[in-house]
Amino acid sequence: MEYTVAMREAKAVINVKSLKEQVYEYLRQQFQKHRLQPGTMINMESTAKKLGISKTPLRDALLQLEIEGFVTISPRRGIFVSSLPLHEVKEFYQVIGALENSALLESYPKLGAVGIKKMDTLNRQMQKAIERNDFDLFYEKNLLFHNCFIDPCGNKNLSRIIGNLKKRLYDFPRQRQWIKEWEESSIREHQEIVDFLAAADPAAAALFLRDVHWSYEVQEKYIRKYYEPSERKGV
Amino acid sequence: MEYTVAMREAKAVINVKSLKEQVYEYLRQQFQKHRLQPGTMINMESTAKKLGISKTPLRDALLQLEIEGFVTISPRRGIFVSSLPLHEVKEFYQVIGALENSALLESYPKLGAVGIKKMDTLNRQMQKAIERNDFDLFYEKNLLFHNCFIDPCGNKNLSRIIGNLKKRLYDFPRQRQWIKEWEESSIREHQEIVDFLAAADPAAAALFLRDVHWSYEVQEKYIRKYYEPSERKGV
DNA sequence: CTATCATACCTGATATATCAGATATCAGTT
DNA sequence: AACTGATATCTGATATATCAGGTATGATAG
Repeated sequence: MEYTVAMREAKAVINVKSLKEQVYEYLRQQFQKHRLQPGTMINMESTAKKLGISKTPLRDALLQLEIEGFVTISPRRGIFVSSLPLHEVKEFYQVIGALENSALLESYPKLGAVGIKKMDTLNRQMQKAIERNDFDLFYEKNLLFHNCFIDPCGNKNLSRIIGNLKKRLYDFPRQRQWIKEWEESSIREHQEIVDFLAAADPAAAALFLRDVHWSYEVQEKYIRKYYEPSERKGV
Repeated sequence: MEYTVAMREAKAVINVKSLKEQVYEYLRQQFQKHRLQPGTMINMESTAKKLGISKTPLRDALLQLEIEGFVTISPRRGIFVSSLPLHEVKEFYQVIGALENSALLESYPKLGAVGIKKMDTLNRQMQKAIERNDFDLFYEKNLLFHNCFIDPCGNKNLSRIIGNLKKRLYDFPRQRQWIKEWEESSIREHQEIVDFLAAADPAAAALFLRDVHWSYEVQEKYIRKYYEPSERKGV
């Protein structure tokens, strides 16, 4: 596990965040940067020493990460980075599909032409990102596309639940090669959704979102390619 | 805050649960028994002393309860029992409605006549519980009714999300008087769902479940009576 | 009387020490 | 060689001490 000195330097300014929060965010970044691979062990003693803090806030952060599913704490044996098995990907797809379907139906009266246009614009930006092989930008715009109808829903709990599930979906497997075909398929699906909305048919859009875009069965060949633990490439 | 000696006596047998887990469950029971009212402060020093443990496992348990929404930790100021405002009840209703709708559609092929009969039976038991003014039994059967189509779905994450939201819905306001009219209305709605399923129309059942049974707007007059902080009765 | 500053107190956050269960290793017996 | 028990080590869990931010109270100046 590699560390930066960012954690220590942060102590030089007025901290408005508790150590626990800082450690939590640091560890979340480690997940995003794929420095924490599924199965690897996080040693509290050495980690706390390297971060220059006591074990207490580290433990606090790890307890939160356990509740969120990122790590598994085996008492007195070790703390391990969780894996993301396919059946759990499937469960996440079902939950997100149901909730985004509901969010879109709820948001539709508030979207208007401006909101639909924004979704269209974001989808075009996703297309451009693919052409430039800029997959980080693709995913950023992808999240923003979905947030166009999640945020106006105004349901913080719904947003929180979806957000947590997406963190797990997107952080864990990103060491894998992007599947360009999947990204292009996503863009076409987004366009279908936009077209339904532009044609004033939110019910069709919400159904397509749930039963195609967030359907494990429809997306299965891509999901397997992306999440299945076979012939790992070296990082 | 009152305590039993159950926590201390538990130390006399072989503990397979960590202190943190035991404290967590103890505090959850306090919520269920309405010993912890919204707004009240939980003092860590005195609580730990009364439980006969150090502050560390108590803090661990409280961190989990905060993530689950039961308490709010104001750093260095105090830990307070959360309230459940109406807008959050509304958010929970939307999330649960969307997820149970999805679960019912997924479970239907596995339900069969046996599963539908079981739901019918549980609903009749709910009716009997109302006639006997046994509201604890009513709620137990109510949860089991819904679990008839949540469990066969086999989606642990979906169950966990719904379960956590229901804990908040059911634990917080139970000091209030039962609304018999609402319970009887719920039983009629359950019967509608059972009838749709018996008529091999899962889509209608799932829609009714989401858009009537878990509709905040439809249930609003009962929800307000039950959750609105007006003319509190002494405990 | 009001405003400002200093001090005391309260509370959760963090650091450090110790404990306790799980696992690995070693020694003795059959 | 296989089995059993003892011991050592590892690791997270817990206990205790101390810290640090927030609030209340008292003293002083204008």
